[in-house]
Amino acid sequence: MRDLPPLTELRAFEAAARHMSFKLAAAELGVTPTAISHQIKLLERHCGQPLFRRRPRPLALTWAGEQLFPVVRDGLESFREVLSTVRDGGASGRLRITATNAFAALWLVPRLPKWREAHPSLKLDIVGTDAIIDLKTGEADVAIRYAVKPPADGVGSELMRDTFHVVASPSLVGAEERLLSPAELARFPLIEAEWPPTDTHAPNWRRWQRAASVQYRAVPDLSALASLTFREELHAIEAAIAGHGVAICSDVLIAPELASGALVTVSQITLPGYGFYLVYRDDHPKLVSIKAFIAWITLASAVPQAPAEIPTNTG
Amino acid sequence: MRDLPPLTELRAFEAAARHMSFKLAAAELGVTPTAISHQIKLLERHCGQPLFRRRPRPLALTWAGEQLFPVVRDGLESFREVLSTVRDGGASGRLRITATNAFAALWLVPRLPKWREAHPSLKLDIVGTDAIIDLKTGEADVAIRYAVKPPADGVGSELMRDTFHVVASPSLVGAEERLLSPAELARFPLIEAEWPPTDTHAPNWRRWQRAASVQYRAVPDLSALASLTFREELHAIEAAIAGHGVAICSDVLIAPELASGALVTVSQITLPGYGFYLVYRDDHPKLVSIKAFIAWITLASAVPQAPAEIPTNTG
DNA sequence: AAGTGTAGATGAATTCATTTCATCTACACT
DNA sequence: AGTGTAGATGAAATGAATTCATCTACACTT
Repeated sequence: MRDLPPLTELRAFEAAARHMSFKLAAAELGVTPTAISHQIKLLERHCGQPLFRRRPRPLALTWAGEQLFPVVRDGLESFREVLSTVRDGGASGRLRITATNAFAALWLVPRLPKWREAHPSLKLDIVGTDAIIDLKTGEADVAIRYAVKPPADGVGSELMRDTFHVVASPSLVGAEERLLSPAELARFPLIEAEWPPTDTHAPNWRRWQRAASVQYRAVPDLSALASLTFREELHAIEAAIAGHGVAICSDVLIAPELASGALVTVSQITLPGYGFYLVYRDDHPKLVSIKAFIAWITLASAVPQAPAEIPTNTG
Repeated sequence: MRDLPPLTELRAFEAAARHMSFKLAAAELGVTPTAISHQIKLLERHCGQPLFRRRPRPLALTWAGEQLFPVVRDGLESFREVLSTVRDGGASGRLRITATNAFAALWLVPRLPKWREAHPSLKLDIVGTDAIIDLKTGEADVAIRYAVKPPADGVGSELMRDTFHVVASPSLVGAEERLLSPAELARFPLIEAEWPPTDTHAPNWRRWQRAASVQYRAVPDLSALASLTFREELHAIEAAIAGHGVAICSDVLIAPELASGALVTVSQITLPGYGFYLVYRDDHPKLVSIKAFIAWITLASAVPQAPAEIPTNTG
């Protein structure tokens, strides 16, 4: 005996159980009530016991019917939903873009007005997360990943790379731009974002100190002195803008602030960052839209961003 | 267009996706690989896009296929499981009995050796819970409910009723059995179990006090004096046995202790309790086993329980 | 009590979805 | 170049699903 009966039987049963009526189930499925009666009879034979109590009216589910109904109903409903998603997969005029929190907030979202000008009918849903979303799940159409090397779960291309600079607010270090020695830096609160513990090449104070040791004979243990560590790179940047300390920041993320003077570099020693990679699946039903986005963001990354307005009050 | 394609197509797709092979899917389903090819072609037409990448080998799921596969796989698996449950519904040599915690622990479980003597091949799973399990869910085959009136979700019959007595350990009130006035009772810690706040007729000290006021002119506010309240009736009983105070307890649950002298009644004022009701569905596939259990427990309730051994050390 | 209407049951006949058969294609391997 | 394999395709065959015709068991009305 097959482990599953013909699924036609389950569909008939589910409709009849939902309506508590063979006649209404027949109407819904576009067959005669006789077809429903036959299908349910077959399913009851398969189960070895009745699924409905026919008399007295109205119909009622038996114990077996009660066990079966919610499972079949939920299963068929999940089929409908996913089939609808798949059918509409190429139709919806929206793309779901995932990017790291900081990149989404500081680089991508500020440029969305330009995107809208270029593509008014193609909406973007931006999902900021530092977690890696596997494109196979369908949770995102395009991913912008910050990584050491190109990702492997789709077509990947490098959008840009960044460089980490030591920066501070003029309110902290003075209006005139001047470079500070490591010993001078050590006098300020040092700000950095957290990186995965396994990332030994992270552009943080520890790595900067190693780089500084090449030029300076006596470099303080800046890593131990770092006193303001943020889970979100975004928050580290905000703290630096607010004048809370000296920070190591990605030039991609603080380009507007560097341009406006809200942040100034205070050391010529910089650290190469990683790459921003675009990833998508080339069998995606929205490939045309995805390629339009790829083209746009590639162009956008070649255009300097406007200087940031210097905020007069930071919350 | 129907909201669901023929489910034969989904079954073919799921098997092919699971095996990553039309040939192996065909073997599993007992058809030719051509049948699988046709079925999947039809499903792809329904979805408006391919579900498999055929070349290069091996087969791979497309984006649409990746969306569809886990949902269909899980749905079909849940169908298999519930159909198996329903098919085996009457075959399994076990009954699942649910009862209140106290009744299960103090009345039913102690009698299971007698049950095993009478029905060695019919295993019982006892589920102690003070929550009401709706028999429709199939989580229990028989319910023993403690309630004011017979339940309505199945065939119900009253097993027995109980009476609440004021009792204490001889270690607390002395070896000779004597009755205490309300004022004398108030000198001891008073123990009771919690009842639902909405149950205004609960057999607790508040209700006992109202009953006592009929015979005694000045009855202390025993409800306010009650200082040991337990979520579990079982624990209230254990505290009384341990000599921690005077308690109001169901005679059904402490029959062995009353018989052995581990607990003694210290007032002639008693409170009628509620009823213990047996409930089951008469369309249950295990009806024969259920009726055997009903017959046994009805007989067992007419037989006095052996006195409890007086424990020399209570933890 | 008789007549009427309704929902589900049943078996035979019909319809149509599923499957097989025969042949082809596109590789990978020798 | 020859061989083997897995999937593709269209026509034909098979069998599951459905309809048709009739029946049954009520509930309701007269």
